[in-house]
Amino acid sequence: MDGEWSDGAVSGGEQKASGDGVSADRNSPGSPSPPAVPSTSGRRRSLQKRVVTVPLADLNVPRPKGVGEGNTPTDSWAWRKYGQKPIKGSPFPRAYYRCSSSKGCPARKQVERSQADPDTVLITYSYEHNHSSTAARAQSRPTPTPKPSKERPLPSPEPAKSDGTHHGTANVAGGLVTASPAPAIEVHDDFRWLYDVVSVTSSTSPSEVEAADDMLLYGPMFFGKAVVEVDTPALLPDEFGGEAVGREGSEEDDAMFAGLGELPECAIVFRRQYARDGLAAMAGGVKVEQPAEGTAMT
DNA sequence: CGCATTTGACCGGCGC
DNA sequence: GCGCCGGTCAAATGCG
Repeated sequence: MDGEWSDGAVSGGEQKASGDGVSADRNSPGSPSPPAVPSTSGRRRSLQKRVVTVPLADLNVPRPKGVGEGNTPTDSWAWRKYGQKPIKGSPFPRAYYRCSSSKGCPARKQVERSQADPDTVLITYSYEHNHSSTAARAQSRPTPTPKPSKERPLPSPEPAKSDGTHHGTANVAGGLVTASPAPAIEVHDDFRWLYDVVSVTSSTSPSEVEAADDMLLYGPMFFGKAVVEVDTPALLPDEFGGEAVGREGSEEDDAMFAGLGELPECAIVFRRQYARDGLAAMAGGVKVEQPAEGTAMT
């Protein structure tokens, strides 16, 4: 399971490849917050999700205080945890976050450790932000250090072997990483830090454009060594689920909590083209190396 | 005092 | 039709 582990990772997102997805809206008696989900008569799976795979090692790196702590996103949005549940088939629980930057922001995020690779965290983004990242932080509290109390150095069995685990895509292994390996997160302002490279594994769906668009929405986030999976509901291959299951119970609870506790959100979906122009633009001149395969933009 | 996080319970949807 | 799982909401507690 080390090969294109990114594949197996996705499986983690879809448990039984069915009742999963994200409940578009519960309409529960009293839930005044029906996400701006398009009631496309579609079930929950109609939801558009972006699965971001982030090597735990990246999250494990000693980041400066007030940055990606606990759940403070290295991105420009503030997330508030509203729930956590153990997922069947996964030794790790799944945490649910909502965008607290804006009250009406339907943006949601699910964070869970990859069962296939406990060293990796899967972040599933759902819905889009109703506001701009900048405005979000500006109008709402920057939330420098939310809850360092739960900050954990990650006592997982694997300290930081960020090398032989999630290099399946060639993002890191490819040597595209131009910046420092771990302390790449300088995070001084908003997009001062950033990145190395992100491998965008766009599924067979033409979501490429969307990916680019999403990037604007999910915006300026830390570009660590993360694998972004832009997938469209119902398009997820079942093959993933197969191998994904079977490792359950291989990790300690501590480990899983550790991962959840360090929600990175240091991943982002972006298109290579965009990565080239848009990124550089918004990054303020930051160069973004692209994976060999990503250079297909020609 | 306010905000965020955590835990439990309830509801909805999907699969069998 | 029943059972199971996932997801969300609500309430309480803790910390800043």
